[in-house]
Amino acid sequence: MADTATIEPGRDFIRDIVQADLDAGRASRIVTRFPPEPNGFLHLGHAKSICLNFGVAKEFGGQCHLRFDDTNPVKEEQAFIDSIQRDVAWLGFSWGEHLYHASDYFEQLYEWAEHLIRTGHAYVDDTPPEAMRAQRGTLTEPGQNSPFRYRSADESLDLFRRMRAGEFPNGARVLRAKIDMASGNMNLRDPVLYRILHATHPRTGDAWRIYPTYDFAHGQSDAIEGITHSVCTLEFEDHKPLYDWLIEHLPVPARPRQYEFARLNISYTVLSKRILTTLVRDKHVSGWDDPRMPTLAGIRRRGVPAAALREFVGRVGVARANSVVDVAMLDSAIRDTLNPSAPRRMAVLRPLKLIVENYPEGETETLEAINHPDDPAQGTRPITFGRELFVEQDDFMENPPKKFYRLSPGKEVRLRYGYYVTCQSVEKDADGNVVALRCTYDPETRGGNAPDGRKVQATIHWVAAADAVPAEIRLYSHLFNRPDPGADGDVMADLSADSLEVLTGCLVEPALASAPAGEAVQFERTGYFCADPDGTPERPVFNRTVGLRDSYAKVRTPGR
RNA sequence: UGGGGUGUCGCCAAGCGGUAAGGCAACGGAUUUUGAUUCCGUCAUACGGAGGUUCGAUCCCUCCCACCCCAGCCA
Repeated sequence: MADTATIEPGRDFIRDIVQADLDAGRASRIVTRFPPEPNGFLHLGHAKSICLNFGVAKEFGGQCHLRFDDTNPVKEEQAFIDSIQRDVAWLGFSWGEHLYHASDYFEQLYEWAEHLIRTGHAYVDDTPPEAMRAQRGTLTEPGQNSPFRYRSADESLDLFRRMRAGEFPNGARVLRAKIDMASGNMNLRDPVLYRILHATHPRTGDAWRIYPTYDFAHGQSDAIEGITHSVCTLEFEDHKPLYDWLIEHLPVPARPRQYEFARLNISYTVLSKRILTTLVRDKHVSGWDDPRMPTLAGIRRRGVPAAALREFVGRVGVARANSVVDVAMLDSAIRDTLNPSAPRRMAVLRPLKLIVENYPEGETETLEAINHPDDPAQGTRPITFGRELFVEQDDFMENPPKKFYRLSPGKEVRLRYGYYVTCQSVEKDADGNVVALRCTYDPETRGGNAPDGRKVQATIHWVAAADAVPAEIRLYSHLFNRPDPGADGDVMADLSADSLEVLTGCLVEPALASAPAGEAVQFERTGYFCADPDGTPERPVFNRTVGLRDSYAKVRTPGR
């Protein structure tokens, strides 16, 4: 990939911190982690975190762990654990031996919880959830101490063990840290460390009846794994004092540090697991891998290569300011990644018959088409030319406006890698629709060059009726019809009605019939596409990955 | 009105006291058998606002304004 545009890895505040820690000897080897909760598919926001965590580790000669934050069995599934591993690997990163689960540490975490109780830093609270909420106070008023806060360590210990033994129903009691109910930071108002959950865990099965909360599990897991830089998103900033408090009050083997960066937002896109889950559940999309989804699985199926995502993430950068990246930046990264390598092919999305009147009936000939204009190594392929062809409906106008360079009555254009043809007349149906163009060709222009040096204003793509293959082509556009979906409250109300357009009468050149699913090709003058697994060699199906830039679109429809 | 953050070009984002990188978008122009690509060029006297310190401030101080996050036994 030509990467004059690629950002030099190594210049964002996280990397600055890492570099400084290395220089100052605060860390000898960098260890990061990517800690997804297996309750959904990974999306573009995760891609940013993955590239950051794995990227930093790689650049500084360290390692990055893949750790499942599986502390809430009611939401987590093995299927998600599998998809996450698939997606991280596809993105191009390797965790090597370092695949972990917070659940691997449940026994150790439990012991540390008892330690906190014994040292007077945690207590079992019998307060019901609603009452606890009321006692917590508000953003501007301090909370009230729970009456159980002063319970003896022995009593708490006994109760905590019985919680583990499964003696109590869900919600009956929790283990809480004893910190400060008057803190301005809500997370320090005696946060819950353990709750009773009679649920089967994807990995530990029914071994546990109590599960640690995120706050109690995350930092300690980091410490166990020797994570040096625990990088998370901004909303966890308020949790850092608690993260540090727990590390300080527990005999953990290491002292990890948390750093926060702004999560990724993209215009016309939603990156909320909750909403993505709803889209799948309510069948607004065909599944987690619907090509319109911002999930890695969806994007992959759409034909976007992992390298394009890495490029995109690199261009976006890492900072602490909330922002919304223009989706055009993603499209641009995709095109820039695909352009140098994607083989060129011809495909007619909306066919219009073109009859070459002066071409002998029943005959065809073979011409040679270049596979990539900037990469001769990709060679050439044979294409068939004949009397009956198909061109794009958009490439003809009976009454063309001033700047229309393509076909119109009396006008000559070049058929790519074919001949110059001139439109002599049109055939219409009873309703007056143009159903065929009657043209003549100049036999002297074989291959596309006129010996007399005359020029044409346009070169258009085409396929031969003789061997074109019928295909289905799926055109995707933004799932949402406004740059800030949900800004008015209801995200679903902003779902676009035409994010998917299925074209069934398409005709593609024979070379495309055998295109392997997922491999990018460029349909000349149209966009980048890839075969979808739904297709067959007899009737291939293509997904539009992204369209080509189209400056004519601006002439045609000024002002978007 | 509590605590924690953030404000640099339409959108991202560098900048770490010495006089505003880069990318995306946009707009010109050259090349072109993709109105693609490529290539040139234009695009912040200005860094949320007001004061102050300094020879000099986007970078330091003060005050103000705007926006984001936090009251799950979610992560």
